[in-house]
Amino acid sequence: MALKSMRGAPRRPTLEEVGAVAGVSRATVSRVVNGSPKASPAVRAEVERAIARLGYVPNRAARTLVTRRTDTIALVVSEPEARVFGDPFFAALVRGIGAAVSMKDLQLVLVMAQGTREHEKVERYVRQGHVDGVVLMSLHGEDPLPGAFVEAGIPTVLVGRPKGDPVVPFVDADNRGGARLAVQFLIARRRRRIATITGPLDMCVGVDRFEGYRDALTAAHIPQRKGLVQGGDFTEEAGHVALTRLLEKNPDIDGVFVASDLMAAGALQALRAAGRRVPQDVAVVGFDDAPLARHTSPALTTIRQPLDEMVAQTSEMLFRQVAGASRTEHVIVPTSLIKRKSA
Amino acid sequence: MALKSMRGAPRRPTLEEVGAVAGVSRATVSRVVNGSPKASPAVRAEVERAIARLGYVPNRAARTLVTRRTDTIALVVSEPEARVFGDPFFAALVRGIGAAVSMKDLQLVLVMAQGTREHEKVERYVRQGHVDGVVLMSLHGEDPLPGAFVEAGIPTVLVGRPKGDPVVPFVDADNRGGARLAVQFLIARRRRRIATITGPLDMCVGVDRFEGYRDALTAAHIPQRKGLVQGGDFTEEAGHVALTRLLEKNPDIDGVFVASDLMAAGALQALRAAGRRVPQDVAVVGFDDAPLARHTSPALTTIRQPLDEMVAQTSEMLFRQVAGASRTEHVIVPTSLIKRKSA
DNA sequence: TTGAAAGCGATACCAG
DNA sequence: CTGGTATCGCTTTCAA
Repeated sequence: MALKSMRGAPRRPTLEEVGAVAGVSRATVSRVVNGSPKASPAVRAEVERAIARLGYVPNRAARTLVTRRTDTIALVVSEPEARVFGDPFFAALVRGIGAAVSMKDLQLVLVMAQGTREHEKVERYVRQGHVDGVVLMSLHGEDPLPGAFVEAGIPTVLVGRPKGDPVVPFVDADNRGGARLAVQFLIARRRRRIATITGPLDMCVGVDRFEGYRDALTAAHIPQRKGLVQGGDFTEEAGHVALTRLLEKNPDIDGVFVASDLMAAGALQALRAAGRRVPQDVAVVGFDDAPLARHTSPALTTIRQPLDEMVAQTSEMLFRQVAGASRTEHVIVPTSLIKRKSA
Repeated sequence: MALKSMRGAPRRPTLEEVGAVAGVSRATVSRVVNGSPKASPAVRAEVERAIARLGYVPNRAARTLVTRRTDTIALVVSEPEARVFGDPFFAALVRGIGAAVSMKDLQLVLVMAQGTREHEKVERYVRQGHVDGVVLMSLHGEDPLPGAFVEAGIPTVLVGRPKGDPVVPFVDADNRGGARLAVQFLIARRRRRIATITGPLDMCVGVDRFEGYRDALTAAHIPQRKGLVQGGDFTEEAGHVALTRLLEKNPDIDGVFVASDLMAAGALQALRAAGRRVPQDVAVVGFDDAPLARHTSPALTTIRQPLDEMVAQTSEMLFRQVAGASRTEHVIVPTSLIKRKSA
């Protein structure tokens, strides 16, 4: 008895206790807490007073145990923090999904899952039932996480097509088409020695944008040279490094398609450092239409992905699954060219 | 009956079911799941086989209901995503706290809490018992969140001193002392028209660093001019803008103390754009010793905050509270000057 | 070492 | 409209 309140919080009140104070049963209190229509105004008022007085807050665990819902959604990111926290695409996605989730009165939590160890922890976390659904983004290689989630029956949506067979619904931009658009534009601008800085090739988005680049060259009968291709990891720094290398090997390039705006920003800096004028000497096209594309100098010509739509689709697919409907589906949203000054 | 499995996941196995398969009671299964020493090897093996066969995963809600622990920690950030996702300080903190939490076999989740609405949702989320403890960072103004958490008996630690009376344990760097160090250094370098770009003044870190600036000027009997002070919000862009303004009003400044490295990077760009040489014309000192401080040109002289130690202290204070020990304490870690090229 | 049984706090069904 | 009560799945005495 005396031991009970020895340390820690002074045990929070329960439905039963609220009921005692309000002079009703725990069932009735539950009803008013959940806004059930069957509860007389008088009783409701009384109960609400008791709730306020006791500072009652429903116990999630107990509620979840019976309802089987947690009212929280996880956004799982398979990526080192350093990268995540630099990329405007992530920021926009977090904001968008967060808003959508909030509208449904759910809570969004971000979960980082890098190395194998973390992956396992996250898998456990999700399977144990901490959340009602998962949005997974930035998948590298053939990640087992999505498979594990569907198998466990957890509503899951991927942002970005996964490598391999997509067993999970996903939303992605038309990366290949967008890249093609970018390079076609460069070609139309009379560029012939067009290089590219790719994204990580262990990610579908990386290879798709690279393929688009090749498509366009092939269609225009421009021979491809291996030296015109440099890999990057979507960071600004990688863009800088890659472009510098490109210039060393090919002093004569006159156009570059960079697989992300952030990398393009880095590339632009490298170009300036090398004394090349953009777009006169080298035309540059990025990808994402990130906010920063407007603020580079010169402003970046880029491929826009309709983020709002991607967010909307993702949320909708997730909520549908959470609501019970289940079917693997994919959505590819179109991309478009945004002309600014760099090309 | 038939309805039960109509849709959704095919109900996950329970302890009871695992017990049935293994031919033991649910109590025994619970013991092996929790690695209790009292379980004969033979039985243990049998149970483990059953667990594997059924793909059993403990139900968190049920477990939490009785143990009163969730094994998860929340890192709550009161900030728009856009800002969070750009700041290297956040990234480092997330990584650090994440690692510490992981060592204790807990799971870290990030929760964004901007506007009032979100604040309320986060408060509910935490009070309902979704997590065992909270690390709160980037508090603006007099945020009610920390108070609400302690009142609810949730173990909480703040990163960064809050404004007002600190009722919650916090860890912070010696911001004022660090700023003083920075400005003293500028003065020692014979700079006399020293400007500053401050952080948000609704945050303690913002005013502390500003006070340090004033301390140093006062001590050196250098008169302070209002026009030498520009506010920023810790973003790179703000740094750029602020420095540009500073230059307009005071073409003759010869030194700048910038309250964060990210802003300093922006300031450096503005300086270059204005044709000022750093450090010859204008010396610059930043704050944070973020990774990028090494890569600006010129490399940034800055004030280092011992992030590792801050992370260690934060985690330790949190775990102590979670373990039951409770007492409000504060830790201020020392800062130091890192000399590079910008001053 | 193992099993039976008593909760943990909330929901929801069934009477009244 | 309200109260009694069976569950939800797990941990944890208490006996055997």
